[in-house]
Amino acid sequence: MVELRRHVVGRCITDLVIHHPALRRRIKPTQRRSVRGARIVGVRRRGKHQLIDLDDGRVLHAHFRMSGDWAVGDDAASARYPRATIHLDDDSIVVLDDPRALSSIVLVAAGEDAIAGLGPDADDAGVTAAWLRERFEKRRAPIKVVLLDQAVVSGIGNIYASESLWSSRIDPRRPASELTAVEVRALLKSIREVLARASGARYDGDGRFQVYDREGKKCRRCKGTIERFTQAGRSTYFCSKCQR
DNA sequence: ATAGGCCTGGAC
DNA sequence: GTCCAGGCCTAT
Repeated sequence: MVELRRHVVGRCITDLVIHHPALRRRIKPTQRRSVRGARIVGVRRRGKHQLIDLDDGRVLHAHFRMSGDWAVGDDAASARYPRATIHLDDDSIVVLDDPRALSSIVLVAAGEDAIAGLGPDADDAGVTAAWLRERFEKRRAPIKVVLLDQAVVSGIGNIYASESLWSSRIDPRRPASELTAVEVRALLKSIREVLARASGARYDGDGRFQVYDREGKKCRRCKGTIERFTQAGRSTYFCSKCQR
């Protein structure tokens, strides 16, 4: 994101080309044409949402889903899975690169909040253990499910929800409202560590997880065995021996 | 609350 | 070849 900002802020968009039919459905030809000539005044990120602010108040809003990323500078032309290309007035390009092609890109009208309802990032200074516990207290759902709710904290995906809970030794089935202050503090610390370690790594990166995708294997911390079950339609991995 | 759809690389 | 996973939305 920082890299993207460096390349695009201050530049004018000369064209927006959509390569993938799924994205073409989401952003119409008239909209694509309408961004030509717009100047990029800022770049923001929240969770996996990418916001490119235009000088007319509109926002080009991309969501990376699980495998999207920007390819900028020298990497742009060699993106393996180009889904959309932003052409700039210095003749450079920025490519939305996404093997799974689940990423989305939309143009948000001026004055609209592109990420309304989205919670703050886990590393936002406003996200303290006390603040988080307040949010949790209102939720009876299992803590794993609440961690996946982007309206609470943005950017925690299924893999990192399991990883964070393992790291803080908390049973994913526990109602969020029942976590103690000490547990919430430990969990927040784990979330930040896990996300920090993950940032920069791609989906197909080194991928050495502590619990995720390790069903039936030995817990790396105790003599337990990693179990898998489903919560809200998603796989949860945990060790019932050391996660309480 | 749960199921199905989007999309495709990688694991059977 | 078939199935699954990821994040998130829509439909039942």
